[in-house]
Parts: sequence; structure tokens; C-alpha cells
Amino acid sequence: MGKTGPTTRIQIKNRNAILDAGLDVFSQFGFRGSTLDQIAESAGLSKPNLLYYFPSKEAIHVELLESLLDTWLDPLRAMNPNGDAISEIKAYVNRKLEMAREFPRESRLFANEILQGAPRISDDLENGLKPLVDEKAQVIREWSAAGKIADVDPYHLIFSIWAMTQHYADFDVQVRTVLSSDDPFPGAETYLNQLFTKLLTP
Amino acid sequence: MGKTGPTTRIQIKNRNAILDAGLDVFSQFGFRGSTLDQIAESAGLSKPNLLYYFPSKEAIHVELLESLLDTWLDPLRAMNPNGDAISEIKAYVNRKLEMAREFPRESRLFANEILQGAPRISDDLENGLKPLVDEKAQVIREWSAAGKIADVDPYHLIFSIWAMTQHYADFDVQVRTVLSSDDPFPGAETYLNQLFTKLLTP
DNA sequence: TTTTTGTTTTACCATTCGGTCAAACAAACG
DNA sequence: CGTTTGTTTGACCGAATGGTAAAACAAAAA
Repeated sequence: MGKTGPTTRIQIKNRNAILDAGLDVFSQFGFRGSTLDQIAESAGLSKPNLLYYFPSKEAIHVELLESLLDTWLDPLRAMNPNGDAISEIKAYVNRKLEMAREFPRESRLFANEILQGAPRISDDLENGLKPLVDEKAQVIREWSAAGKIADVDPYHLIFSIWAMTQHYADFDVQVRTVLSSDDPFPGAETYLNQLFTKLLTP
Repeated sequence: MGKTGPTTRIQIKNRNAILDAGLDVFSQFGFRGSTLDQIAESAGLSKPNLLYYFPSKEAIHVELLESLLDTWLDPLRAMNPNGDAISEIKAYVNRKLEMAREFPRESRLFANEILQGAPRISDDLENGLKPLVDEKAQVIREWSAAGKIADVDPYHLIFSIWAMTQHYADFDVQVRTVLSSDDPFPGAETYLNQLFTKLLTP
């Protein structure tokens, strides 16, 4: 590779296989704990073949993280300033919980990166995540000021939504150990709806 | 070493230095992402000297995790079934938040291990954490039944306490990026007290 | 002081790691 | 068909990794 290739069907298929394998492995072992051999085997390719599609281990990781952060923020972007305040926030909570259930690997990949100090996406946090959070925090603050929701710190509200929803993906092993393998998500949804109803009702 | 040595002052000092260095390194890079050279350098020892005090990299990690899990559960153990229900739960929240502030490395070490599927402490989760959580969940359930707190799922209540408090240690980089480096803990304490007051008041 | 015990270092080893290279192979196209 | 382009592989490399062996060094006991 090297140039802007014509992108054949084989390339699309193999690149996707590699990214999927990388997501599997990186989300479980973190960047430094993952090996190219693991990823290659999981993708059904040889290591040199893998390096034919991506220039380095880090390139796979970066591509995963950047495409992830974007979709990760979609639920927050979708929060509508003109909608009903409590419904909007609760819908955001439910979308985040749904993502924790549907995309636990992505959640863990992100958690791994943040845990280690976000060495590879601190710029994206500053330039992508922070402005969006600031914008939505302002919306929440106005909802509070207008008496549509209780007076809560919008930033810590958002942190708590992230924490409680992602917890079910990131700490899955612990949750399932405590609950003896019951599916935690139905109970989580009920609990979180109860919690945010009580918190936000003025 | 090898036998149950006499435990000289040098041994105590160096073992503590190694454990502290191991906590630094493991909590940042995870088990597989950490190297003995990193730990040795951080402890101010040579690598063979480090291996004079611990038989292997894994031995350091296990010792850290096991001593950690114990103190990690102390705040939950301290929840008094005979105390005032809401005060007891809120005191638990505040103790957990205090631990996230005082011992962020321990929180991240634990998070790293759970994220990776708890390969080294799944037994301790089953035999140490689960029974304690079951016991305290029963206490909370009785508080609910007696009308002392609102009717909430005790397990998800505990999960939410873990998630929201540990979030400030584990996702420290993200939190500080969003808050522009303000100390997040005062705001977190206010927010969490507000949240649990509203949630738990019957 | 000699001996024993405890501690540290130097040199080393086998394995694994990320990554390269050139050649072999396959597919499409003329 | 032959040639070009795209794909895959086997062999390999230097660096880093976890860990070892043995000897040098230090401290205390005899």
C-alpha cells in the first residue's frame, strides 16, 4: 500500500476484519498489552499481511479510537435543546445504556485509553468532546434556570450519566459476578429511569 | 529469599518501595503493558534486585490486588444496618468518593484488572466481594421495606455508587479536560449528595 | 577476625515483540 | 497469452522482555 489505492473489495473486507480484530484485542488488553500476532490471528491473517493494510500497530489503534469517539458522542449530540427537558435527558441516558449493551468492546477500548491517561486522544478530548459537553452543559443550565428541571450541576450530571451507563460495559465481569450472571440491563434501565426522574423533577 | 525470612528493615523498606512503584506502573499501563524495568527504576532498584524480593512480575501484581480489594471494601463493610438508613448510604458514598480522591492509583489498578476480565482476582470477586454485596443488599432491601428509604434495587444502587465515585479516579483525564483542570471533587461531593438525597428520600 | 547471612550487581539467556524484505502467488487486463 | 497490479507468505532482524546464575559486596554474628 502507500498511495491512495483504488480500494478493492478485498481491501475493504480485510481492513474491516483487522479493525474488528483490533477492537477485540485492544479492548481486552489495552494498547501495550496487545500484540500484532493476536490481532492477526483473530483477523485470520498473517502478521505481514496485516501490516500490508496498516502501517503499524498504532495506526490500527488510532483509527479505532477516532472513529469510536465520533459515534460515542452521537447520543449527546442528539440531545435536543428544544425538546422536553426531562425527556431529553432520560432519552440520552437510555441511548447511552443501549450503547453500553450493544458496543461493550468500544466502551472498554475507550475506558482503557482514558485510564492510561489518553495518550493518543487527548487532542480529540480537548477539541471534540469538550466543546460539545460545554454546549450541552449550557443547554442543561438553561433548563435548570427555566425551572424545567431541578437545579443540578450540568457537568457532574453528564459525568454521572457516563459513569453509570458505561459501568455496565466496563465492569461487566464484576457486575455479572455480583448478579450471578443475570442480564443486568433490564434492571439497570429501570433503576436509571427511576434515579433520573427523581433527580431531575424540579 | 525463599524461606520465611526474618524480615529485616531493608526488606520492609524495599518491598514497600517495590509495591509502591508497582502500583504506579500497573495502574497506568495495566499488567501486560508494564515492565519490570519500569517498576525497578521507579523503585530505585536494579531489575535483578527487584526479583530478589519478589519471585515474578505477577507476584507483585497479585499482592497489590489482594491487599487492595480488602481495603477497597472497607467503606461498604462499615455501612451500619442499625444506623439511619439515608445517612448510612450517603456516608458510604462520601467515603467512596474520598477513596477515589485519596487513592486514585488503587482505583485505576482495580479498574484495569476488571476491564481485562479480572483474570487474576475473579476468585476474590466471587468469594470476597459478592457475599459482602449480597449481605449489604439485603440490609438495603429491608430499609426499603421498612419505608426508611425509597424502593430501589439495592444491587443497582451499589453499582451506581461505585460507578459515580470511581469515575473521578478512573476517568480523571477526561473529567479534568472537560472541567479545564478545576478540582472536580468539591462539585462531585455536592452533586452526589443532592442526587442520593433525592433518590433515597421515600 | 573469621564466618555466616543478607543484599546488590554484572553478565547473560530464551522468548517475544513490532516491523522489514524479497520472493511467491493471484487477479485483472491488454 | 503476457504483463501489470494487487495480495500473501516465509524468513528474518534488532530491540525489549521476563527471568537466571554467579560472583561481589555489606552487615552482623561467632
